Amino acid sequence: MVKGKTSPKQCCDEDETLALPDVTGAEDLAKLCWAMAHPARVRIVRLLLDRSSCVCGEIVEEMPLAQSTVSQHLKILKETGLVQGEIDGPRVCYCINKSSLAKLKKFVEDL
Amino acid sequence: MVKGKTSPKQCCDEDETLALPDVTGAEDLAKLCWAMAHPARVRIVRLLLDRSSCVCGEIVEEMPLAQSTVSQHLKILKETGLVQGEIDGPRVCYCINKSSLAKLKKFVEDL
DNA sequence: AAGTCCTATCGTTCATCGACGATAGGCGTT
DNA sequence: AACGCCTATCGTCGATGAACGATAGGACTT
Repeated sequence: MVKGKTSPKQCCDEDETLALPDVTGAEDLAKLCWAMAHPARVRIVRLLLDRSSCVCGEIVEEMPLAQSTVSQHLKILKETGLVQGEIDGPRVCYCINKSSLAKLKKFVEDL
Repeated sequence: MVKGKTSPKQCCDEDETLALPDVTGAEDLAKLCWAMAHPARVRIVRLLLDRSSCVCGEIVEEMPLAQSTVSQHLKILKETGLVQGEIDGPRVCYCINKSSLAKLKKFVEDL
């Protein structure tokens, strides 16, 4: 039986730790920018923002890249904290880490 | 004779072409982010924002890098349009291209 | 327990970055 | 004209990124 397949389930609960630590370190900022420094990763982030959350397979379908390549981009996005994934049965549900995104936004705003 | 050495001269005149073309292409956005994807370049951009304009030599002094390396980072920033340089006698005066910076800001805002 | 689907990781190859020293070129001064 | 300063470019080297196919591991279903 298909168990709530189409209900997005909002995999990543809003943890309200939007403390926004000081974004002064050039290293941190560069790292965040670096995560967005590839068209594929920009597209992934936008995809995850359009839909509130997204299963890995859907992302792969939207991209003209091999599954392994997409997985690597997702890994990079996870490492920088911009994206978080949650295991949902046999698949993995990805969504944006709003805290990190806010950090990036604040950084660019303050430039 | 020292000719107006300390008057910054505002090398880059505000061209008010802040048209902000649609920032939808993931490629363009990735390129802008990529320019900021290195700590040295972040520091350079911040330096140029603090002082309204800056001579190359001053930038080199502020950075723990060789002159040639700084020059390469400046080249990258110029290629992406974030920074523009203007020859001022024997030196080169760099400053931020506000149009490009606005583009980057709008892009990140709209994420 | 076996099978199947989904995702992550491994291993490889090619291309590019980042850093440096050395060198070339432009401009002003002597 | 020659010199000196400032900046850009060249050439090199090591490290890393990006892409892929192949493979391994996890979690449901049968």
